[in-house]
Amino acid sequence: MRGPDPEEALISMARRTKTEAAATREALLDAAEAIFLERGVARTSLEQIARQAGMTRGAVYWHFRNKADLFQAMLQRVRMPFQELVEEIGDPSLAERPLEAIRQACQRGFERLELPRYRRVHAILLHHCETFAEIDPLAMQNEMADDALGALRDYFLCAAHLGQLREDTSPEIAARLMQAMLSGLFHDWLRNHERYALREHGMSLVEAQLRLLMRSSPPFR
Amino acid sequence: MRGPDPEEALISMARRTKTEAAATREALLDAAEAIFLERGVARTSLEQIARQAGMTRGAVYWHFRNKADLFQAMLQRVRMPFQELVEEIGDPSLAERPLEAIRQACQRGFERLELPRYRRVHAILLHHCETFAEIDPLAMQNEMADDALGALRDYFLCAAHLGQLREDTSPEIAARLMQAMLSGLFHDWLRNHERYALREHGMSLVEAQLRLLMRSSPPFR
DNA sequence: CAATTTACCTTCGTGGTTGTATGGAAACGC
DNA sequence: GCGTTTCCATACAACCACGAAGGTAAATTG
Repeated sequence: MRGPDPEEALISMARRTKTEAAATREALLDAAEAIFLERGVARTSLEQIARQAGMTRGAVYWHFRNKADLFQAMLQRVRMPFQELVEEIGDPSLAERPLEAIRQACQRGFERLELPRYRRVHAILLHHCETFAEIDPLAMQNEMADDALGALRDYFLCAAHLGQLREDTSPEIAARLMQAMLSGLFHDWLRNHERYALREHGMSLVEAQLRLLMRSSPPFR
Repeated sequence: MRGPDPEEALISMARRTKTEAAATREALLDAAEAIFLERGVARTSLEQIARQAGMTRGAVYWHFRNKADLFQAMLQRVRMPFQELVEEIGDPSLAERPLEAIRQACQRGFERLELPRYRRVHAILLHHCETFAEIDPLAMQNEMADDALGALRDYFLCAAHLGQLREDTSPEIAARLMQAMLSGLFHDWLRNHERYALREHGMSLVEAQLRLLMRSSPPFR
């Protein structure tokens, strides 16, 4: 059966230039993103990822220690959406308009999530991977939720002190309502992003909720 | 190597009585629930499930065609939480108090989700399984979300017609806000239910949101 | 109550995936 | 230009999960 052709020189792949190597690394991560999103993390083998990138498993095991390492590298190409929201809090021009700050932070978050790479990676993290090896997506989701809740709480506390919040709703409750709404919106949209545009849909919800939470006759804006 | 002892009677397990068989079936489903929740669906083998139930894989393959079949059987032991909410809409005593109907439906849903079996299965469905074989958890989640949104829309439309809804918020937006908030709450709570009790926490959110959506001076209640 | 079917479970064979070890060729430092 | 390092392909060994074959006793039928 085996026709061991002696002339069949095994074309062991040559060394690439540094930029080429970096490109294959990116290609591997792109391939992982695509297949993880399509078939789920658990059901995709490293072989499939390598083939999609035009490589073999050797390339994968050169650039990454294993599947978990590749997964983490894929995550590190994006930043968490609410990390921005937390960092945004330092903006001094919005210090006395916390509700407007929330609105803008949400808009930034939506725009970021609509970038294809961000959308894909977060969809994978939320809906297409189970806890596996040293990867615990639920812990990451908890961190994201806690960060968002903390930031929103600060904003709404500020708003309450400035008299911009309805008196019958505590800042804590307002923050939890907002965080749950945003969390649900993200989950729902990431399940099938073709249904609607996150920016328009999300902003209408955010603005409606903020309008509900505002004092009936706000001092300004 | 092979010491084929002719006396080594293979103790193939005998046939159980009907009730015993049903008990093993339930034990297998219980075991699946526990291990799916702990290690995720993809990373648990049928061997582990069988051992946890004190059986071997043969028992699994007798009662179920494969892993997907077992998974579906596990799902069918519970009903979707918002299925109740949808069915609840027919209650005539609440026909003219739709917001109160929503409140009660949410309370029912929370209580149901706090039952250990419901909680476990939904946690598995939302956070511990990827789309696999003919199982598509995302499609199920979409159905649940659509059902809930449809029911809420009906309620809020009714509320609007009765003049119980704030004029600056359309029934559509109110329904989407509520659905997103509930969805986020479910996801967050199912990630780690030890953090807080769903009923108290959830009801405070639901009541706060309904208060926000109510007309400032409601005709009644 | 005996023969036969059927339910229930154990054990074995196979394919696919992982990790590692080996090899080889071009790129880089000097 | 020469040795070293980088980058990737191939080969090999171990494992694990799946599915089916095989075997026994309860249930059923007459």
